[in-house]
Amino acid sequence: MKTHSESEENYIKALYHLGGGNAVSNGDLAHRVGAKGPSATQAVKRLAAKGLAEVIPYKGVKLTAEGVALAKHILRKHRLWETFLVDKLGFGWEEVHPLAEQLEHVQSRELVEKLATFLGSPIHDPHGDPIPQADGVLPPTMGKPLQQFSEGSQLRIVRVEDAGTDFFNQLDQLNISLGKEFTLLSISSFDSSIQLKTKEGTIFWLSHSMSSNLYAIAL
Amino acid sequence: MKTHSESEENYIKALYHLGGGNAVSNGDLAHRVGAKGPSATQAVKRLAAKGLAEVIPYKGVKLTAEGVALAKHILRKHRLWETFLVDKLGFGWEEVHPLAEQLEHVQSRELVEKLATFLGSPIHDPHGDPIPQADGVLPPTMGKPLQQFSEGSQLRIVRVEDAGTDFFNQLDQLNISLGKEFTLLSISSFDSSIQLKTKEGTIFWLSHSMSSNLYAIAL
DNA sequence: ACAAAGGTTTAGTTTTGCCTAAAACTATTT
DNA sequence: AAATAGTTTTAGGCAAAACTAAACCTTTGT
Repeated sequence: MKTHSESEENYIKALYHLGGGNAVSNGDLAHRVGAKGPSATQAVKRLAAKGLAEVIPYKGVKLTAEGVALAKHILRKHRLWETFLVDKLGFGWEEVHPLAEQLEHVQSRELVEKLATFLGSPIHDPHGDPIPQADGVLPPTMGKPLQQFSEGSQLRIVRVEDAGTDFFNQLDQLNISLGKEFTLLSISSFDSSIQLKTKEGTIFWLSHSMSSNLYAIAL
Repeated sequence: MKTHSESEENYIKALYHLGGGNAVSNGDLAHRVGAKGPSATQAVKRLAAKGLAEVIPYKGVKLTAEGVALAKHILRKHRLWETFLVDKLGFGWEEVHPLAEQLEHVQSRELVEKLATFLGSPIHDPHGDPIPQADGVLPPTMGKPLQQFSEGSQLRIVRVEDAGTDFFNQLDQLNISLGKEFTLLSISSFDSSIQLKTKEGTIFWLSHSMSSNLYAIAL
């Protein structure tokens, strides 16, 4: 198994996140990894030289099949570590992302698989995101945004988008967590805020920017 | 808390391993980190610039108090991760060193302390080596080499030196592990081999090179 | 169609960290 | 005291990965 630098892995991740197997613009890529344009140009050249990406100058970059496989494996590691940090070490879900970013760069297939087994071979991480399996299969992405439910629906929160610390703090304050169930009372036609009711009968409003990062399934 | 590159951490570890707080020669340092002389010279200059080491050209390098503290913290991480890998993930003790080398570079005091708690705040790692505590205190190093026991002693293996894969394989083959108890029957005056008897009555010889990496306490 | 705007690439610099080869220092031995 | 052996440092390169500034495509608007 070839070995990859952390920088390479970060670009691979970014390409996968932005485009899956499709082409991504240099600017978007640079922005995603937090670098400037020229750094991205250089980086994708290195990836192309290793057969992980295809570059069409001025047009875009996309991952090769090999690149996609690698990206999925990195994502697998990332999400397994997040699961470990939350389930086993007791971290809050808002804190684990930067730690998992460091842990995901540890290179050892055997470690990843032993970790997965230890965690009970989970298929979703603490944010509800699917964990790619060892064979590369990506479990289904769960839920749809709250906006898409009709008033009166019973629903369960199954996934939250990572929208920064403030977002997570707000969730904790509202006592919203994965698996929680609500009744959607109404959706404001003015600003798209959403009114929810808990099982205990508490009623509250969620701004559009909050609710658009929450995904649920109907009960 | 300042951040340190992996390379820096490796040199810090090496300095601590070779000299504790005492001076170490450039050559020894280079050899320990697997680099050539000039690389070590450069590296210690970087460390000195950060106040982690003191260099006297042509004479030697030693860690400052701050450097020692950092070294202990890295060692703490390393040994906690080894404990995790063996106790929780089921790795064999011979496999964990290179993995812990990668994991120890993850930077997060909180992670280290949560990991320690999760593991039950161990003070010895799977090889019996002491794990520096959060406050920097180093638990006692257990045991003495088998040679130092007198014939007829009852003893318990409490620590093994990391002497490479072959060594560990041999241990596994002989069914020797931490906590195992033996009676020392005799020590050859010819080649210093040692004859041991298990509780079950099995008798076998250990070469000097094997036994000198095993440490025990009297029962 | 052409020129401005915007995004992309090239060119050249910086930092970290490694290397080899050569110079410099220390220590030992005669 | 001088030569030599051994170690250490300096000097000069190289690669990865980031940056700025400048040059270069593409697209878009009139």
